[in-house]
Amino acid sequence: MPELPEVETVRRAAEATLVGRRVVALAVRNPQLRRPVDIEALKANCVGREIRGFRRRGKCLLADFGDGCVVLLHLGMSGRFHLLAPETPIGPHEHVVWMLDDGREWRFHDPRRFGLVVPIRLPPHGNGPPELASLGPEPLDPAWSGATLHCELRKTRRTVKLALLDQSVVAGLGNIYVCEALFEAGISPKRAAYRIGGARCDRLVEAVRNVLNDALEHGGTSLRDFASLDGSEGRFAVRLRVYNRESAPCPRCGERARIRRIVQQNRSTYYCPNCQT
DNA sequence: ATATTCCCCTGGAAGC
DNA sequence: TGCTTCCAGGGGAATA
Repeated sequence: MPELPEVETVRRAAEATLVGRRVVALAVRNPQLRRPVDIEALKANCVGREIRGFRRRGKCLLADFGDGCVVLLHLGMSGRFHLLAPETPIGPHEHVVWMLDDGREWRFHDPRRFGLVVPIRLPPHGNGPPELASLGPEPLDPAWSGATLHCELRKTRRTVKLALLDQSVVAGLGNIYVCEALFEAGISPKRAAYRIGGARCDRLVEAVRNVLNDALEHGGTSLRDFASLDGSEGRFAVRLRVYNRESAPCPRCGERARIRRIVQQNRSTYYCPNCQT
Protein backbone atom coordinates (compact mmCIF):
# COMPACT_ATOMS: atom_id res chain seq x y z
CA MET A 1 0.00 0.00 0.00
CA PRO A 2 2.06 2.78 1.28
CA GLU A 3 4.72 4.71 -0.49
CA LEU A 4 6.24 8.01 0.55
CA PRO A 5 3.09 10.16 0.20
CA GLU A 6 0.96 7.71 2.19
CA VAL A 7 3.56 7.30 4.94
CA GLU A 8 4.04 11.07 5.13
CA THR A 9 0.27 11.55 5.33
CA VAL A 10 0.15 9.16 8.28
CA ARG A 11 3.18 10.84 9.86
CA ARG A 12 1.52 14.24 9.78
CA ALA A 13 -1.68 12.88 11.29
CA ALA A 14 0.25 11.07 14.01
CA GLU A 15 2.30 14.17 14.76
CA ALA A 16 -0.85 16.25 15.09
CA THR A 17 -2.78 13.84 17.30
CA LEU A 18 -0.31 11.75 19.32
CA VAL A 19 2.55 13.99 20.38
CA GLY A 20 2.49 14.60 24.13
CA ARG A 21 0.51 11.48 24.91
CA ARG A 22 2.00 8.98 27.33
CA VAL A 23 1.82 5.24 26.77
CA VAL A 24 0.35 3.57 29.86
CA ALA A 25 0.32 0.00 28.55
CA LEU A 26 1.05 -2.00 25.46
CA ALA A 27 -0.37 -5.26 24.16
CA VAL A 28 0.92 -7.40 21.32
CA ARG A 29 -1.84 -9.66 20.11
CA ASN A 30 0.12 -11.24 17.28
CA PRO A 31 3.89 -10.70 17.09
CA GLN A 32 4.24 -12.53 13.77
CA LEU A 33 4.84 -9.68 11.35
CA ARG A 34 7.51 -9.63 8.63
CA ARG A 35 9.91 -10.10 11.53
CA PRO A 36 8.68 -11.24 14.94
CA VAL A 37 8.03 -8.33 17.28
CA ASP A 38 10.41 -8.21 20.27
CA ILE A 39 7.68 -7.63 22.83
CA GLU A 40 9.86 -6.96 25.88
CA ALA A 41 12.08 -4.50 24.04
CA LEU A 42 9.03 -2.77 22.58
CA LYS A 43 7.49 -2.35 26.03
CA ALA A 44 10.75 -1.02 27.39
CA ASN A 45 10.83 1.57 24.62
CA CYS A 46 7.20 2.68 24.99
CA VAL A 47 5.50 2.00 28.30
CA GLY A 48 5.60 4.92 30.71
CA ARG A 49 7.11 7.13 28.02
CA GLU A 50 5.77 10.15 26.23
CA ILE A 51 5.44 10.29 22.47
CA ARG A 52 7.79 13.07 21.40
CA GLY A 53 7.38 13.10 17.65
CA PHE A 54 7.31 11.25 14.36
CA ARG A 55 9.90 11.26 11.62
CA ARG A 56 9.86 9.60 8.25
CA ARG A 57 12.69 8.08 6.24
CA GLY A 58 11.69 6.59 2.90
CA LYS A 59 8.68 4.41 3.66
CA CYS A 60 9.66 4.02 7.33
CA LEU A 61 7.93 5.87 10.13
CA LEU A 62 9.94 6.52 13.29
CA ALA A 63 8.12 7.15 16.55
CA ASP A 64 10.34 8.95 19.07
CA PHE A 65 9.81 8.21 22.77
CA GLY A 66 12.82 10.14 24.05
CA ASP A 67 16.01 8.86 25.75
CA GLY A 68 17.06 7.23 22.47
CA CYS A 69 13.94 5.06 22.45
CA VAL A 70 12.54 4.81 18.93
CA VAL A 71 10.07 2.48 17.28
CA LEU A 72 10.47 1.87 13.58
CA LEU A 73 7.14 1.27 11.87
CA HIS A 74 6.68 -0.01 8.35
CA LEU A 75 3.24 -0.48 6.82
CA GLY A 76 4.23 -3.20 4.35
CA MET A 77 1.39 -3.68 1.87
CA SER A 78 -1.68 -3.50 4.08
CA GLY A 79 -0.66 -1.75 7.30
CA ARG A 80 -2.77 0.97 8.89
CA PHE A 81 -2.94 2.74 12.19
CA HIS A 82 -6.17 3.20 14.06
CA LEU A 83 -6.71 5.80 16.77
CA LEU A 84 -9.75 4.66 18.66
CA ALA A 85 -11.93 5.58 21.58
CA PRO A 86 -11.64 3.48 24.75
CA GLU A 87 -13.53 0.19 24.74
CA THR A 88 -13.61 -0.10 20.96
CA PRO A 89 -13.81 -3.85 20.27
CA ILE A 90 -10.56 -5.24 18.98
CA GLY A 91 -10.42 -6.25 15.32
CA PRO A 92 -8.92 -9.49 14.05
CA HIS A 93 -5.85 -7.84 12.50
CA GLU A 94 -5.00 -5.27 15.15
CA HIS A 95 -1.69 -6.80 16.14
CA VAL A 96 -0.14 -4.14 18.39
CA VAL A 97 -2.08 -1.85 20.74
CA TRP A 98 -0.63 1.18 22.53
CA MET A 99 -2.92 2.34 25.35
CA LEU A 100 -2.61 6.08 25.88
CA ASP A 101 -3.02 8.25 28.95
CA ASP A 102 -6.15 9.89 27.54
CA GLY A 103 -7.85 6.51 27.31
CA ARG A 104 -7.62 6.22 23.56
CA GLU A 105 -5.85 3.34 21.88
CA TRP A 106 -3.40 3.53 19.02
CA ARG A 107 -3.45 0.26 17.09
CA PHE A 108 -1.38 -1.23 14.29
CA HIS A 109 -3.67 -3.06 11.88
CA ASP A 110 -2.15 -5.21 9.13
CA PRO A 111 -4.09 -8.10 7.56
CA ARG A 112 -1.20 -9.35 5.44
CA ARG A 113 1.39 -8.90 8.18
CA PHE A 114 4.14 -7.68 5.86
CA GLY A 115 4.64 -4.68 8.13
CA LEU A 116 7.26 -4.06 10.79
CA VAL A 117 7.25 -2.86 14.40
CA VAL A 118 10.86 -2.69 15.55
CA PRO A 119 12.04 -1.17 18.83
CA ILE A 120 15.40 0.57 18.48
CA ARG A 121 17.80 2.06 21.04
CA LEU A 122 19.90 4.84 19.65
CA PRO A 123 23.31 5.38 21.18
CA PRO A 124 23.67 8.92 22.57
CA HIS A 125 26.06 10.11 19.89
CA GLY A 126 25.58 7.41 17.27
CA ASN A 127 24.05 7.45 13.87
CA GLY A 128 20.49 6.59 13.01
CA PRO A 129 18.99 3.14 13.24
CA PRO A 130 21.00 0.55 11.30
CA GLU A 131 17.77 -0.50 9.56
CA LEU A 132 17.91 2.79 7.69
CA ALA A 133 21.58 2.67 6.78
CA SER A 134 21.03 1.26 3.30
CA LEU A 135 18.41 3.78 2.26
CA GLY A 136 19.25 6.17 -0.55
CA PRO A 137 18.49 9.90 -0.70
CA GLU A 138 15.09 11.40 0.10
CA PRO A 139 13.48 12.38 -3.20
CA LEU A 140 12.03 15.61 -1.79
CA ASP A 141 15.38 16.67 -0.30
CA PRO A 142 16.81 19.46 -2.47
CA ALA A 143 20.17 17.69 -2.24
CA TRP A 144 18.81 14.96 -4.51
CA SER A 145 19.40 16.02 -8.08
CA GLY A 146 19.48 14.78 -11.64
CA ALA A 147 23.24 14.49 -11.29
CA THR A 148 22.89 12.31 -8.19
CA LEU A 149 20.38 10.07 -9.92
CA HIS A 150 22.43 9.89 -13.11
CA CYS A 151 25.41 8.76 -11.08
CA GLU A 152 23.35 5.90 -9.58
CA LEU A 153 21.58 4.84 -12.74
CA ARG A 154 24.73 4.55 -14.82
CA LYS A 155 26.04 1.93 -12.40
CA THR A 156 23.39 -0.66 -13.15
CA ARG A 157 22.21 -2.67 -16.11
CA ARG A 158 18.77 -3.17 -14.59
CA THR A 159 15.76 -1.48 -16.14
CA VAL A 160 15.00 2.01 -14.87
CA LYS A 161 11.73 0.74 -13.35
CA LEU A 162 13.57 -1.72 -11.15
CA ALA A 163 16.31 0.73 -10.27
CA LEU A 164 13.77 3.30 -9.04
CA LEU A 165 12.06 0.65 -6.90
CA ASP A 166 15.42 -0.05 -5.24
CA GLN A 167 15.30 1.87 -1.95
CA SER A 168 19.07 2.31 -1.96
CA VAL A 169 18.85 4.31 -5.20
CA VAL A 170 16.17 6.63 -3.89
CA ALA A 171 14.07 6.08 -0.77
CA GLY A 172 10.30 6.05 -0.73
CA LEU A 173 9.15 5.22 -4.25
CA GLY A 174 6.98 2.18 -4.89
CA ASN A 175 5.10 0.69 -7.79
CA ILE A 176 2.52 3.44 -8.22
CA TYR A 177 4.74 6.49 -8.15
CA VAL A 178 7.52 4.94 -10.21
CA CYS A 179 5.00 4.24 -12.97
CA GLU A 180 3.54 7.73 -12.70
CA ALA A 181 6.91 9.48 -12.64
CA LEU A 182 8.23 7.55 -15.64
CA PHE A 183 5.09 8.52 -17.54
CA GLU A 184 5.48 12.16 -16.67
CA ALA A 185 9.14 12.08 -17.67
CA GLY A 186 8.37 10.27 -20.94
CA ILE A 187 10.77 7.44 -20.15
CA SER A 188 10.04 3.80 -20.92
CA PRO A 189 10.05 1.53 -17.85
CA LYS A 190 11.87 -1.06 -19.97
CA ARG A 191 14.84 1.19 -20.71
CA ALA A 192 18.16 0.12 -19.20
CA ALA A 193 19.02 2.50 -16.37
CA TYR A 194 22.59 3.13 -17.55
CA ARG A 195 21.33 4.31 -20.93
CA ILE A 196 19.49 7.30 -19.52
CA GLY A 197 21.42 10.50 -19.98
CA GLY A 198 21.90 13.46 -17.71
CA ALA A 199 19.18 15.62 -19.25
CA ARG A 200 16.59 12.89 -18.89
CA CYS A 201 17.69 12.28 -15.30
CA ASP A 202 17.01 15.94 -14.61
CA ARG A 203 13.55 15.52 -16.05
CA LEU A 204 13.00 12.32 -14.09
CA VAL A 205 13.92 13.95 -10.79
CA GLU A 206 11.52 16.77 -11.49
CA ALA A 207 8.79 14.29 -12.46
CA VAL A 208 9.29 12.29 -9.26
CA ARG A 209 9.01 15.44 -7.17
CA ASN A 210 5.94 16.66 -9.02
CA VAL A 211 4.14 13.35 -8.63
CA LEU A 212 5.04 13.00 -4.95
CA ASN A 213 4.09 16.57 -4.10
CA ASP A 214 0.82 16.27 -5.99
CA ALA A 215 0.00 13.02 -4.20
CA LEU A 216 0.91 14.58 -0.85
CA GLU A 217 -1.46 17.46 -1.45
CA HIS A 218 -4.21 14.92 -2.00
CA GLY A 219 -3.44 12.80 1.06
CA GLY A 220 -1.94 9.91 -0.92
CA THR A 221 -3.54 7.16 -2.99
CA SER A 222 -6.18 4.78 -1.67
CA LEU A 223 -6.84 1.88 -4.02
CA ARG A 224 -7.58 -0.87 -1.54
CA ASP A 225 -6.10 -0.63 1.91
CA PHE A 226 -4.69 2.78 2.60
CA ALA A 227 -6.28 5.16 5.07
CA SER A 228 -4.93 7.73 7.49
CA LEU A 229 -5.24 7.59 11.28
CA ASP A 230 -8.84 8.78 11.33
CA GLY A 231 -9.89 6.38 8.58
CA SER A 232 -9.93 9.03 5.86
CA GLU A 233 -8.79 7.87 2.43
CA GLY A 234 -6.31 9.50 0.08
CA ARG A 235 -7.81 11.37 -2.85
CA PHE A 236 -5.05 10.84 -5.41
CA ALA A 237 -6.37 7.61 -7.01
CA VAL A 238 -8.56 9.51 -9.47
CA ARG A 239 -5.54 11.52 -10.57
CA LEU A 240 -3.41 8.53 -11.49
CA ARG A 241 -2.55 8.79 -15.17
CA VAL A 242 -1.29 5.29 -15.95
CA TYR A 243 -1.30 3.12 -12.83
CA ASN A 244 -4.22 0.68 -12.80
CA ARG A 245 -5.45 2.12 -16.10
CA GLU A 246 -4.74 -0.68 -18.56
CA SER A 247 -6.41 -0.15 -21.96
CA ALA A 248 -7.44 3.42 -21.14
CA PRO A 249 -6.56 6.07 -23.72
CA CYS A 250 -3.24 7.73 -22.93
CA PRO A 251 -3.85 11.00 -21.07
CA ARG A 252 -1.19 12.67 -23.19
CA CYS A 253 -1.52 11.28 -26.71
CA GLY A 254 -5.17 10.29 -26.52
CA GLU A 255 -6.32 7.71 -29.04
CA ARG A 256 -2.88 7.27 -30.57
CA ALA A 257 -2.09 4.69 -27.88
CA ARG A 258 -3.68 2.96 -24.95
CA ILE A 259 -2.09 2.32 -21.58
CA ARG A 260 -0.34 -1.01 -21.51
CA ARG A 261 0.29 -3.33 -18.58
CA ILE A 262 3.40 -5.48 -18.50
CA VAL A 263 4.99 -7.52 -15.73
CA GLN A 264 8.48 -6.73 -14.45
CA GLN A 265 9.90 -8.65 -11.50
CA ASN A 266 6.46 -10.17 -10.98
CA ARG A 267 4.88 -6.75 -10.53
CA SER A 268 2.65 -4.77 -12.82
CA THR A 269 4.03 -1.85 -14.78
CA TYR A 270 1.72 0.57 -16.58
CA TYR A 271 2.94 2.87 -19.33
CA CYS A 272 2.17 4.46 -22.67
CA PRO A 273 4.13 2.75 -25.46
CA ASN A 274 3.82 5.85 -27.59
CA CYS A 275 4.82 8.61 -25.15
CA GLN A 276 7.43 6.76 -23.16
CA THR A 277 10.71 5.98 -24.86
C1' DA B 1 25.94 -8.39 -10.87
C1' DT B 2 21.43 -9.37 -12.65
C1' DA B 3 17.28 -11.65 -14.09
C1' DT B 4 13.92 -14.73 -12.69
C1' DT B 5 11.01 -16.95 -9.64
C1' DC B 6 9.05 -17.70 -5.44
C1' DC B 7 7.93 -16.64 -0.70
C1' DC B 8 5.82 -14.32 3.33
C1' DC B 9 -0.04 -13.44 4.27
C1' DT B 10 -5.09 -12.16 3.82
C1' DG B 11 -8.98 -10.48 1.36
C1' DG B 12 -11.44 -8.62 -2.42
C1' DA B 13 -12.77 -8.89 -7.19
C1' DA B 14 -13.56 -11.36 -11.19
C1' DG B 15 -14.62 -15.58 -13.70
C1' DC B 16 -17.24 -19.80 -14.16
C1' DT C 1 -25.07 -19.13 -4.61
C1' DG C 2 -20.98 -21.04 -4.40
C1' DC C 3 -16.13 -22.26 -5.88
C1' DT C 4 -11.62 -21.17 -8.06
C1' DT C 5 -8.23 -18.10 -9.74
C1' DC C 6 -5.88 -13.93 -9.90
C1' DC C 7 -4.33 -9.84 -8.06
C1' DA C 8 -2.56 -6.32 -4.61
C1' DG C 9 1.06 0.68 -2.71
C1' DG C 10 6.66 -4.25 0.01
C1' DG C 11 10.73 -6.65 0.71
C1' DG C 12 13.81 -10.41 0.63
C1' DA C 13 15.84 -14.99 -0.47
C1' DA C 14 17.12 -18.69 -3.44
C1' DT C 15 18.53 -20.06 -8.09
C1' DA C 16 20.64 -19.91 -12.51
